[in-house]
Amino acid sequence: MLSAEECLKAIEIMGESFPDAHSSLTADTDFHFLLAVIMSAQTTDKAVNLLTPKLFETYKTPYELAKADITDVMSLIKTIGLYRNKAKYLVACAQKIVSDFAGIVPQTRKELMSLPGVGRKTADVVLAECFGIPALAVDTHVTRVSKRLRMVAQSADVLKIERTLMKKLPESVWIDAHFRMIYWGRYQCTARSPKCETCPLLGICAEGKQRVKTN
DNA sequence: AACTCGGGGCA
DNA sequence: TGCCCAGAGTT
Repeated sequence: MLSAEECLKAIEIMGESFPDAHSSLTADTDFHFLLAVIMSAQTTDKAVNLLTPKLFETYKTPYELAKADITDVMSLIKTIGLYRNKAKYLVACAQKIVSDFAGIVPQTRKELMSLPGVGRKTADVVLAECFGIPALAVDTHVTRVSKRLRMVAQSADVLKIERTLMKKLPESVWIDAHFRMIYWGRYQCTARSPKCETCPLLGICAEGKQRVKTN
């Protein structure tokens, strides 16, 4: 397993390749950003950004979306995957924000996760990106990259990965670490054919060395 | 722990 | 074309 110092070093090296790693979802309000993150599950940010302007213009606040017809929302987002579930989540989410949180997007992980369609990853992204609250969202990219680098145990589940990374990395880099690992996973350490031969992290990557050796 | 939803991205 | 995903909820 990589030491805390090696983990931080890896994050810094990722930052040299992707200094501007950030969420590519666009939204004008906390509420709209939350909707965008919910919709982005198992789908590309690009696909989400294509349809959010119309959606956000139609439903400006939780109060308006709470009264919406599900089928209307479905038709507005049907170009992305899982759109039937997501349309239900979006409306139910708006209804709960109105009924339980006075129309304001809550700012704690527990409260965010109580919203329909909001799991741990979505909650952490909203905390970090929307409110600037330190959080380290673990998605499949972060899972793959941190396991290949041996930042976490191979057997670790999402919760264990989050806790291990938060313990090893200083709070000040949690948000950057999340987005750098996402970029790393998307462009360098891809799922099917990682670019190990040209990887700046090859020197400290157990799996990378193994892959280079066997190829 | 396994299953479902579903169009997108990539081989 | 076919296969695997930039998750969350349910059972």
